[in-house]
Amino acid sequence: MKVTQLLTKTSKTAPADEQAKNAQLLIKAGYIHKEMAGVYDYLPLGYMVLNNIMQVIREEMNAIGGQELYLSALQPKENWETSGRWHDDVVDVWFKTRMHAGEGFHTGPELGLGNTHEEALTALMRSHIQSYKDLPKYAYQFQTKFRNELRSKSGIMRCREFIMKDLYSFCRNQKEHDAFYEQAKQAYIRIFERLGLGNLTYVTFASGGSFSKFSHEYQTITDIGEDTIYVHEGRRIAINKEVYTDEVLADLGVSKGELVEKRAVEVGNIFTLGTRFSEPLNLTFTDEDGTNKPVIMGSYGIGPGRVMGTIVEHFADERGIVWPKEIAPFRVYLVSLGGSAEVEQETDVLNKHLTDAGIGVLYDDRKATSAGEKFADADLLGIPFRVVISEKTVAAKKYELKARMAQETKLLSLEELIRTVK
RNA sequence: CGGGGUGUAGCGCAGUUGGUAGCGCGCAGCGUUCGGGACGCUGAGGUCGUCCGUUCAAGUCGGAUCACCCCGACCA
Repeated sequence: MKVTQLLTKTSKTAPADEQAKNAQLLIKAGYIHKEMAGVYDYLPLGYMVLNNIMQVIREEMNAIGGQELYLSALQPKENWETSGRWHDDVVDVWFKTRMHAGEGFHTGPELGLGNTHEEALTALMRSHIQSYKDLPKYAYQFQTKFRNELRSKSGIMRCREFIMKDLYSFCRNQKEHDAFYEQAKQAYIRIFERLGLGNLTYVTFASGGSFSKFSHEYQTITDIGEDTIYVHEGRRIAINKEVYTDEVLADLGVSKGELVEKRAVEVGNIFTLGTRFSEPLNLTFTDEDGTNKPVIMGSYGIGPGRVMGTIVEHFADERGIVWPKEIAPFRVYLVSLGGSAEVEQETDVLNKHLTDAGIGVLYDDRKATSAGEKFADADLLGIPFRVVISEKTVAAKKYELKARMAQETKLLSLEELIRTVK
């Protein structure tokens, strides 16, 4: 991709109506656009990053048997009334509306924009689960959730409309559920490692609801986080403040002295649902002994946008964003300096070499733009590697490489360059 | 929803006791530059969030309303 063809531009100034670092940088760099409070558009670069994050999650969900589907955002109210979650007193983040009914407005059936999908999926799985032979099953999706938060804040960290990966497990009994739950827990750990947040993210014990003592949150340490957690560094676990009691400490076999209080953001959550939804919505199966039983369920969520915001918050420096390699929109920011025909030709050739080698390149082909401006954009955009071609490098028959976080540049041959950035 | 703050050009901002709006960045043209956000000249770009009111006259004063930010409460 050439910079001159890119849909978006960078800006020297951060928007005045954003306080959060993630939103300031992502808007400055042209990754996102703010539509209204808590509602953001993902522009091409931002969508590339989001997709890269989602791809990591997708691979790990597929690896534990997840099957991807896509449920509707519009939700009929019936299933939610059955589960007891339609009333605003129970769920206060609903966006609700009505369908048309012939003439006039607001006379048709009431419906809501889904804030989660337990009801929808549980109800529809009645068509596909009748026997113990149909279990277990694991379904997941990347889908837009709508939550009418009283106050959204922190840029893309807490939105009213956001994409969420939600997986739901359907198991025959508690034992089968527990085994999958553990697999999912490990998959989540792998996801955050691959996303570059591994050593900042803790499996955190949180309140579990009526079907298990705990749920598990994945909490990433960051100042902008809304949660307070108590970290046990040796065991790589943490306890959410909401369940920070003597009883829980005893349960987990840790003492207060071993724990450190930290601010963190919840980037994922896995939850045992038991029969909370299968019972009211009547998702049952016939077991081997001929009896009907409710399916045992679990839910497993990650917010890719929130993960993206967390990554910006954590890695950014005074010059801009710093993307981990696996989720950067491009691997290399290619700069040609000087504007001579020879340099430009060399840059075109290198662009082709890198692209042919499967390396994503953002080629800064702007003519009358100063070196400083190109370097500043490379830094702001957070592309992991910057490669410069100039009269000097052409004369030396080498390529100049600088990693985003490095102080020094290196002169490398083509082979060395490709090996390093790949 | 309580408290505090802000709405003026694409972005960041200034605008005095009311007198028909400026600066920087960015943008367009020409020229000079070209290794850390270059420079000169010329030019385009605004119903001052919206509505109502006061006044001969409102960006400026009064009221209402909408939006946005921050703190708090809330967040399965």
